Amino acid sequence: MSETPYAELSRRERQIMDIIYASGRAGVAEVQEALPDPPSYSAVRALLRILEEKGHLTHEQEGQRYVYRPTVPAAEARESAMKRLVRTFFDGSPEKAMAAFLDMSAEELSGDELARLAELIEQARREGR
Amino acid sequence: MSETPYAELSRRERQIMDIIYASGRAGVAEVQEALPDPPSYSAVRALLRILEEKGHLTHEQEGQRYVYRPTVPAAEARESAMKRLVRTFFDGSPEKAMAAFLDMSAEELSGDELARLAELIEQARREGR
DNA sequence: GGCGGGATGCTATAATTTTAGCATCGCTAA
DNA sequence: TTAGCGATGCTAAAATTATAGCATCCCGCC
Repeated sequence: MSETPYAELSRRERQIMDIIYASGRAGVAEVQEALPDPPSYSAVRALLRILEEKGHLTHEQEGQRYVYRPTVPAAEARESAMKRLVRTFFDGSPEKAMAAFLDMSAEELSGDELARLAELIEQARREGR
Repeated sequence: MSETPYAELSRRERQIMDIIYASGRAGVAEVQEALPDPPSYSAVRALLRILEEKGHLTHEQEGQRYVYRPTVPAAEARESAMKRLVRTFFDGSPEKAMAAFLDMSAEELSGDELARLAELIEQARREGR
């Protein structure tokens, strides 16, 4: 149940959720700054309120201001997003997805990182027998 | 230029683009069926027309009907999507992303697939020195 | 005390998105 | 030929989304 209905969000709502997931938690001003083509402060607050009503966010008072956090844990949202990506662009195959990531970022991956990944794969192979 | 402005699309527009990317090309009826909570046929056609006007889709006549295709090649859109995912959920680190994919789908990856991935990583390590 | 800055609550309005309906066009079969 | 089916073109209207503005509240400071 509770599939994260990311697909049901409006444009601004999505943009905001992205920002908040990226930073973990954020206040109004932060969200506003991070928003492409930022609308007024009020507009941002309105959106945040709506997202809260819809159950995607909660806020807590921090000192004087509100700080917003996602309701759905990052891990869960992340997994939904990964699945969506795999379904949309990789024909449902996680292997293809991983290969594409590797291809895309081979240059920026350090030797260490590659080694760690290799190790993870090794591990999966051992367990998967 | 021409960052794929996925983030600028409206809710329905995104849903439609996802469907079309997933299937490569699609006619009106296909899109309609695949759409969550499908609206009327006319509504779908209107959206397709708008997406075409905005330059995201093209259509070609196939027999009697139109078949729509993305304007931006899948490879490019895919890369944008991957980057967005990495930025939003993995703190910009492709390594973390790959690790998460592995973790998520370890069970469904076959020995062969894992072997291929291992090989790709090996290759990257050799080249990256 | 009381003033200024920074935040929120609330409400109205503008703009966009989403949807449906009707007119048409081309093809096929009776 | 012409009736019917399956598409599209176009337009108007409903519904939702996006935005701004004003009132208010709390805090620190002169």
